[in-house]
Amino acid sequence: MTDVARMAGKAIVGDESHVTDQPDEPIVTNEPQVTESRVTETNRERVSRRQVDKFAERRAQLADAALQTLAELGYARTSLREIAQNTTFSHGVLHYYFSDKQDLITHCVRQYEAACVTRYDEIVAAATSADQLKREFSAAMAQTLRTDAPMHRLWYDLRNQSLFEESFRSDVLEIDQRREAMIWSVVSRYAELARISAALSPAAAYAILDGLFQQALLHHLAGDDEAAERLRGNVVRVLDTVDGPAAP
Amino acid sequence: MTDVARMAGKAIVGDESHVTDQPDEPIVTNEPQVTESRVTETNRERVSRRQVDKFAERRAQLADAALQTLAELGYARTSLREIAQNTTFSHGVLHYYFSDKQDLITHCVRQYEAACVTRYDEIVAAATSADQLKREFSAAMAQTLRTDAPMHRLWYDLRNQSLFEESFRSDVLEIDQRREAMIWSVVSRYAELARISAALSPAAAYAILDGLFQQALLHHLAGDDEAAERLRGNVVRVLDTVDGPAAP
DNA sequence: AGGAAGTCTTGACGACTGTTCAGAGTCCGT
DNA sequence: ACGGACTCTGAACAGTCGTCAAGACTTCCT
Repeated sequence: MTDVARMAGKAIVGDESHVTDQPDEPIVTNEPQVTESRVTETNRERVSRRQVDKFAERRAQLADAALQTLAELGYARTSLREIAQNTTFSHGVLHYYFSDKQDLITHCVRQYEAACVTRYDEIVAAATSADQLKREFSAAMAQTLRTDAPMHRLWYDLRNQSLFEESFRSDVLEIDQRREAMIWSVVSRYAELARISAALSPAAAYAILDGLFQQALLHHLAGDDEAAERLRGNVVRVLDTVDGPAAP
Repeated sequence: MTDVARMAGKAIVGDESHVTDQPDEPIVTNEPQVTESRVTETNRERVSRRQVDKFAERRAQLADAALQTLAELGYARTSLREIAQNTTFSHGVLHYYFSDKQDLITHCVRQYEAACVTRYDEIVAAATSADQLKREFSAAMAQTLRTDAPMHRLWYDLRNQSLFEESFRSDVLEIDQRREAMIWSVVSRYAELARISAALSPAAAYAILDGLFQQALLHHLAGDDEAAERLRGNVVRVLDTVDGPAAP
């Protein structure tokens, strides 16, 4: 049945709780046939696994289209029909792969996170001097602003939604945590290379750099072509002052 | 006619352009009767002025109720009927005082700004030492977080909307400018009292402190009771490092 | 007191929303 | 090539939305 496929697909992504749906219709027993006989069991398992893969694949594909739509229109104005128009499917299919809109957007948020928080890892790993790290990281942030502005305004939009809708909050806080860790890996590595001790907490460092990025995003999207370059300069200046107030 | 009153009301607030509505119905000539005769003219002017005042007053009252609703529900989920339920009126009255939803929310944003950007003026004016200014400003920010969290999440929500909807952008940028000036008056005065030269641009100082506040807001609304206190500490630390990299 | 102008309510409208579902279409093991 | 499971469509649903207009109510000048 359809519900079995849904359950299997969801299990892969790790849908732990959220409201347990299927309010009225009696749920068919979950995969009872796998324990029937040896030969058919392995076959069915193989088939089932492949279908689950396809299921998860399409889920990801649809979530990606949803991310594009959300990045373009924002949370408030994104409808399921609009999302479907960014795909080759009709809007009904979204409810075949996601239990409801909330489920879809939650999946989107997690998919966004996976593609987002490893952005500066290579720069940190490759840096051999504080100066190099400072230059490359600030340049990378400016470049991110230039090329990924729509996706980032979506992130800020969703993070803001979590200030009103509690259902987003845990996911948002988790992603924010990872972004903080990402920034801290840069800052702490910088301090290490510069042989200084950072005077900032990881949270403060993240808040400061995120604030700079957000301001630059606003001005960049408002048509200010120099916003990215100013962001780069500000990031450099912040890194210049991360050493403690006392002498090194 | 109703339209005359609307125009008069709008003129007070300074509704300069935005889309010129009234697409089909022929517009009645604007106040043609004031040039008829001397005596009735002054009377009519007096009456008209009083009515305009009442009109503007109710507009402000309705915009205030709208602000409360927006702060509670967020932009995405605030409907005109919901706003009206926070008043003693029905939802139809909103279209008597505002041409459309956009007009209402724009008015809300401006009303918010008027009540917002003078928050730290007294502290700046009263401060006699850098240390006092630092202590009182950081404490005031923490207090703002504790008492005005809903209104501030609305501000961030609307600012984010402007990343998607161009119609908000000019108002948002203007308010952001004033917030920046407000922050800069604090930072520059601090540097003056401390006899140092600030190493930060006004924009960077604002972005950094705003980033700290926004992070604290997220955690505060997520139930973190120590968010305000941590914000205070972070603000103090930022002010401790505003002096230039070179020696004073 | 009469009546015009201003104010507000009420109900309706068309458009759009998320969601459901019957059924058509597709895939694939047998 | 049959048949069952999976996938997808498209219409229909019950709500909600912003907007509007007809009319009742109030206010206040003459």
